[in-house]
Amino acid sequence: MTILKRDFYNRNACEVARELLGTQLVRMINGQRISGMIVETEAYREGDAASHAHNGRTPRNTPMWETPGLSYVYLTYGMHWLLNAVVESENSPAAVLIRAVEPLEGLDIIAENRHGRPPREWTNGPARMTAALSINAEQNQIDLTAKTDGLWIEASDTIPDENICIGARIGLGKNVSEPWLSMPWRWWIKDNPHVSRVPKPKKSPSTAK
DNA sequence: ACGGAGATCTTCT
DNA sequence: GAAGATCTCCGTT
Repeated sequence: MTILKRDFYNRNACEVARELLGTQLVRMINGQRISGMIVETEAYREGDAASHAHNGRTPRNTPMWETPGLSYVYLTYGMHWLLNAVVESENSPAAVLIRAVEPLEGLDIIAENRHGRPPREWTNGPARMTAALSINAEQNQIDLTAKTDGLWIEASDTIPDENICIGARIGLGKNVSEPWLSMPWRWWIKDNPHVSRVPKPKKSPSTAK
């Protein structure tokens, strides 16, 4: 498996978010590999009202101005850790939120970290995923392009476009207005059971009873 | 299956 | 002092 290099992250957040689907997020703890295939991502870009970087640089969001390929981990709602990959150049604060993975390795450890919950609820959400992989403040601003910090991402075969869905981002505050609110900057793998949430199926003549 | 509310604390106004 | 890139529990359908 080859680790994703800095050039991969030094691109438009939307491209990176799309291409992270199918790659393998790896957490190494005490020589044990815990990993999962990334199945859901969101992009946050410069000028984007939904981005933490929108109101300028602060102590929390400084990683977004850092080298692409670093991590940006922050606490939300007082109790949940969320993992981003920093992307684009230092001049352009941007990040990709990793919202869900499909568990691949270290399933026993993941089960422990998720305290007996059913496998479907192990990693299908940004905070569930970090809990499953033991990701917290200690993993903030570490280098995802090296194996030295216990967290990295490995390349994989590309998921074809026909197996990818695109939609609006989830959980944006009500301060966020258009066009950012409905910007289609969320990507997920079609029909993957570990995606956090899928839009309600639209009514159509064929599915209506 | 769906919806509402509480949890819990850092960050920024 | 308020809100937050969420999750869980508990209620009702």
